[in-house]
Parts: sequence; structure tokens; C-alpha cells
Amino acid sequence: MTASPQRTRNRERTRQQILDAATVEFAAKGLEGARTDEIARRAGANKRMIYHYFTSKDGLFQAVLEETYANIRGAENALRLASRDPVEAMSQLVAFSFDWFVDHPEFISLLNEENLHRAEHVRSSTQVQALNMPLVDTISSLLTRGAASGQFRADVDPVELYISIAGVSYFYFSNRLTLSAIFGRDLTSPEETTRRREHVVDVILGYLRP
Amino acid sequence: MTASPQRTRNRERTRQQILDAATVEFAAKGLEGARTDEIARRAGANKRMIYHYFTSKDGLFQAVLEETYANIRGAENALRLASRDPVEAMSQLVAFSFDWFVDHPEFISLLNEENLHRAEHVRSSTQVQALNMPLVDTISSLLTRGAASGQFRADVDPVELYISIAGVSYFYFSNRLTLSAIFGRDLTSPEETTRRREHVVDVILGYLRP
DNA sequence: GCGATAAGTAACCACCGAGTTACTTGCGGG
DNA sequence: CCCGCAAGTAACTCGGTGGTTACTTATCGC
Repeated sequence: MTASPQRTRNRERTRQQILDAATVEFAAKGLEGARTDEIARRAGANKRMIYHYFTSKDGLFQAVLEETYANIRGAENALRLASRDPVEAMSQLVAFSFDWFVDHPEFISLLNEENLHRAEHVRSSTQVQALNMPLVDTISSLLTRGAASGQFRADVDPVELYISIAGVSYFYFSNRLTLSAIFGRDLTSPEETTRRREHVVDVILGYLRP
Repeated sequence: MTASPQRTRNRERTRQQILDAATVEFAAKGLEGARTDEIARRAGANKRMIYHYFTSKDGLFQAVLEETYANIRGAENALRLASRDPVEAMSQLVAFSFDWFVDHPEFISLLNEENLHRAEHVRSSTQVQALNMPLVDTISSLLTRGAASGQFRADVDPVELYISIAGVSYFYFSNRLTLSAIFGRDLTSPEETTRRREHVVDVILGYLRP
């Protein structure tokens, strides 16, 4: 009799609603901080369905990570920078990294949580490990082309550079709140974000000069 | 009758033992993941003492953060780089940041946890906020001197640079385990750590070239 | 040496939250 | 059109955990 919003049966829809709700909850409160009751409520689903589709809270967290990684790897794959000017392409790539954090605020918390748990969900996920790392390949070929044209220095390890590109943006977003409290300066404002975006591009391109 | 190792009474010792145990536990399992029973056991103290000295689990976590921040700010204060060659001093400073993470593996997890909790413990701690940020002042004067001598570019914001210096090291340590799993390359090995240390100095000094 | 204070102990509890049980009901294939 | 299966529901359970109660006893100023 109760006119629940979830009347018709739909495996994929319910699964996705739980996944979306879990993403929000895990990002906001962490793996132990999140509540399965709250995830179910937010998804408009019955708690039992979490166990039906994902076996356990950890299974659900793993599925959230799998979707998260699939999303960013997909976006990275869609970047078509291979044919462009190396300097131009590299600054697009650094800006892409930065913007991904802006547009996906849940991303950092989920990664931090997974690292706190010693990467056990990622390690036991064949799905995550099957995703290749297109950005590293892109960086690698940009470095080669840029060095050949005399636009970049020649001694750069693409994996190290990848970590640095991610790092200069990541730390800013990850630690904004504590840094704001300590500096007494609101780093979450749009102006600060714009300033930071310019800075991270400057740092990477400045470093890459021959 | 029980010959407990904690026989004689000693306010400061017990307090410190709890704090040390809590630092380990919170860093390993997060704020909600850590167990007060386990902290007490590890400290060789009675659980009641946590509440005696720190009022609550959150109070204990705040005290851990206060000690953590006091430690790093103290070490930063002890750096005496003001009179040295700017390039030399800057690379020491970048290396200091890197080495701090090596020597204090608990540091990153605690910061991540605090950021997940929206910096609420830091914000309500007058003690943390009373610590000034000596590194930013050091960076500021190095930038001025380096620009004057023609060793550094002239347009660098010291706060942005501080965040970048921290960031290139932080992300590596923070995400080592997930990155290792995804790259299929063990980033926690001593060789990789040495390589990374050289790289982060290169990135910052490369960027700072005029 | 005595008594107030505070360090320390053990046993306890109320609640909360992950996971289950036992059930109902919509739906697609024959 | 009906039946087997899977989607969905409500009401549990039970172990763990932060915090407390009620107590003992070492220590130190006088």
C-alpha cells in the first residue's frame, strides 16, 4: 500500500542508486564512518539490497572504487593530446588533472580512505587493475616529442612526472581545510582556486623547460 | 597484587603513553577505526585514563594532532637556512619536507583523517592555530634573495610554493599503496624512495629557475 | 603521620550498526 | 495464464564499543 518511490523492479537502477548513495556517504564519512542504513535511505532502497548486490560493506566500497577509477580512466582515454604541440598539450593535461578534482570532490576522500586501508580493495579488484594508465603513455610521448623539439628537458621519468602533476593539485584539495585553518586564509574560495590552477601549470611547465 | 608494568603513579608518563599509543592507532586505522580499548592496552594504561586526561575520543584525537603539529613546526623552526645560498637552502628545504614524511609515517594519515573530518579538531584548537608557519617565512625570504641574485624567477607566491613543495612529496607517500597496485611497480622500495627524493628537488628547483 | 586529592582499577552498560531471517510480490518465459 | 525466480520489504539479532560507575590507593603538603 505504501506508495514508495521505488515501486517497479529494476536491477540496474537500484544497483546504481545504491552505488551513487554509497559514493557520497563514503566520501563524506569514510569507510567506517559511513552507515549502511543511511546509504540505503539515501538510495531509496532497502538495506537488504546492499547485501544482495554487493555482499558486504567492503564489497560496496570496492564497487565504488571500481566505478571511480573507471570514470577517471575513461576521461583520460578521451583526451586527444598526442598530435598537439607538446607545451600546449602538457598544460592542458595538468589543467585536466586539476579540474578533475574540482568536478569530482569525492575522488580524493575515496583515495585517501583506500590508502588508509592499505589499498586492499584495489588490490583484490581485477577490474581496477585491468584499467591501464593512459596518462602515463600520453606523458611519455609528449616528453619524447618535446625533448626532440627542444621544448622540454630530456631527463624526465614519466611516472615521476605523473605523480608530481597529480601531487601539486591533490595536496591542495586534500588539505584545503586544515591549511585554511592554519593560514587563517580561505583556500576554498574561487579566487584561490583560480590562482592555484595557474600556479600548478606554471610549476610543471617551468620544471620542464630545457 | 598484579605486577602491572604501570605500578607507580605518574601523570605525565601515563598521559604521554596514551598519546603515543593513540598516535599509532589513529594513524593506522583512522578516527572511527581506532579502538579506545586497544589504545589503552597499547599504552599499558586503564581505559578510564583516556577520559581522565582527554575527556573523549575526539579530545584525544585533537591532542594527537596538537602534538603532531607542534613537532613539525618545532623542526621547521630549527632549520637555519636564512643565511645560506638560496639554491642550496631551497633544496635542503624540499628535502627536509620529503624526509619528514619518511621519518614520520603517521603524519600523512593523521592529516588525511583530520581533513576528512573537515578540520574540526584543528579549528577548535587554539594551540594549533597559535603555532606560526616558519617555513612560509623562510621560503619568502629565500625567494626574495634568490630573485635579487638572479638565481630564481621573480613572480613566485610563497604560499603557493609551500603547497607545491609539500604536495610533490605528500601525494607520493599518501598514495604509494594504491599507485603500486595500479602500476604493478613497488613504489615503497628504498630505490624508488631515493629516486623520488631526487625528483622532487629537481621539480621545485627546475621550476624556480629564472 | 594524616588526610585531601588525584592516579589508577575492574566491572559494567546502553546503544548502535553490520549483517540476517523470513517473508511478499512483480515479471518474463513457456 | 501461471509458475519459478529474483527484486524487494520489515523486523529482527547480537557483538562490539564509547563512555561510566563505584571503588581503591599512592602521593604530597602541612
